[in-house]
Amino acid sequence: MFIVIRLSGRYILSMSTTPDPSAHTGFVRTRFAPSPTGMLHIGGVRTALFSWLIAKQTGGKFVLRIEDTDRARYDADAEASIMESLRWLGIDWDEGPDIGGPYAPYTQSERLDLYQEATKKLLESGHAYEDDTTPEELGELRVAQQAAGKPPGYDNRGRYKTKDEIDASRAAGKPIVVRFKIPDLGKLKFDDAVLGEVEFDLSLLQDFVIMKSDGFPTYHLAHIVDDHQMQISHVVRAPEWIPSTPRHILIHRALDWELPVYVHVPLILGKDKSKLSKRHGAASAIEYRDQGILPEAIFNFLALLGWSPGDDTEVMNREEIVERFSIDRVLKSPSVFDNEKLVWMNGVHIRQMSAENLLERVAPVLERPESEGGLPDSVSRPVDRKFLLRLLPLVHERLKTLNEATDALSFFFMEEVHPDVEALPGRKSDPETAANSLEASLEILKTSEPFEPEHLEAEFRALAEKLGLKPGPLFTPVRVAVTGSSMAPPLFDTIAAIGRDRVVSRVENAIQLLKG
RNA sequence: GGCCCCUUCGUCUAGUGGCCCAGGACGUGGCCCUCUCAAGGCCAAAACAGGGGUUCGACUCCCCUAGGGGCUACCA
Repeated sequence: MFIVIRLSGRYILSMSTTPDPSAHTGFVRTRFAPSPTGMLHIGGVRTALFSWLIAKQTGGKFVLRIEDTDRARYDADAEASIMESLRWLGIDWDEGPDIGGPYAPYTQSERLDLYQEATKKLLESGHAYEDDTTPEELGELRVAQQAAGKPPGYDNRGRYKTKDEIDASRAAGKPIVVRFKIPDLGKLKFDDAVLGEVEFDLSLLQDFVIMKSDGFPTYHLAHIVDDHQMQISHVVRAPEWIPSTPRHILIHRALDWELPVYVHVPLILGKDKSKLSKRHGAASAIEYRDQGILPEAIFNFLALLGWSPGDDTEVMNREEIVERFSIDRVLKSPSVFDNEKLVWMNGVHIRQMSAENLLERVAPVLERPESEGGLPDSVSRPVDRKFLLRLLPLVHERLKTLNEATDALSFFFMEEVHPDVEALPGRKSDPETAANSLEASLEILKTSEPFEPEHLEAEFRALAEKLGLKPGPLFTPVRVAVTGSSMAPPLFDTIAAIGRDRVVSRVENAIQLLKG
């Protein structure tokens, strides 16, 4: 019964839609509209990212709106935490609850009059009706339907109630909701920017609640009123909204509002291919930050989940992604979040940054309390930036996360280290040889002048030859003695950076350990 | 159960009827480099879910099956 025509890349219901001139600016406006119910999930971040990209790429506007119509799940800290996540990632908004904008307020609980107005319109035009069916009655209905082997769902009983009945219920204090009446119009088709054409059978839908008994609208009504009033051109959202899109289109039609372009982005799955959730480990954006992942790495990685630029390019910065992104290349299929590839990409981004930039990122990590992954508490804060800048080239290409900097650098800052006696000789030597090597090394370390990498290395290589040893068996005990670990940056740069006094005393300690 | 969406190496993906006995990346294995660890270089194993069509020719188009996921609330 619907006549569907294609108009500027989207299908609209020609029977009922008269484009609202004020809503037709031709300007791209997208939004991210999270519910403040907890931490911003990585899947939500990806949705926000795609939405943001679509706006930024065309020079459009990106709006942040808080959808807090669910009082039961409301979390007072969530809004700030969501904004913190987005800011950290560089997903900034042109209008939002904190900065306002031409369509303020941007928080749904402050916009109730708009929803009431729309509800009134729908009631008056006969597209909606009041219903006094209680949650208990709905429960009974469900049980009966299941017992009869029928699909559960509201039976539209409210359609046949009289105004007197509703008034009586209201007077009796029964909860009243407003339901939208599903028209008997056969099939409904819509065009999604990523899915293409999708068709639904309206006869399978039941009349649904648009206004709850507490006076708050449901998502279905609220987001439409907001998106219309805020002149949102592209509704970018998660795929769980696909099945309810027909309802949304029906509301637009009843209100005589123009449809936005629907962009349902694919789901992100966990390693086990189920919807990403808490049990898949770090799932919130903030947790990745706390793990030492760079925002540019997450940004890059997430952009590549469900989208690719079309060639083999993978490592991109913000600007390149904004420039190359296109809805046309967004995939329909869900993708698994591969943490290992994220960590690899994080390493790539770390290697690409300047030492000065890395310094800014690493210093706060090192300065955290020891219990939170920082340097040992015995090391005084703030750390010496100049010294740190000298050290960074030694570990720069070895870091895959910022947090690894602590282990990679702590021995440079500590007074003494505590090597494992077993580890001192290394795999290819023995304690006696190691002790002798260290004794011999001590002479060089005490006297070598200048105390610089190149000179030290030349002396040590000469020593190895003199002792009839390969470099490994000589260098390893020294490395373990000086750094406390068998894995470390290039030995002579390390020795020079730590300084003669501490190096000599560490080697002496190691000799004592081997003899004791 | 019903409805909707999805299906190329383990994972992210390229591929829009012949360029593909399927390309890149992560991961894995090997080799090289090398004072350890990295980084880097080279090489290798690894996929078109299955079955029918359409076509001179299908990863690409159609149908069916299977599998996965989502939705089915006075939650979003």
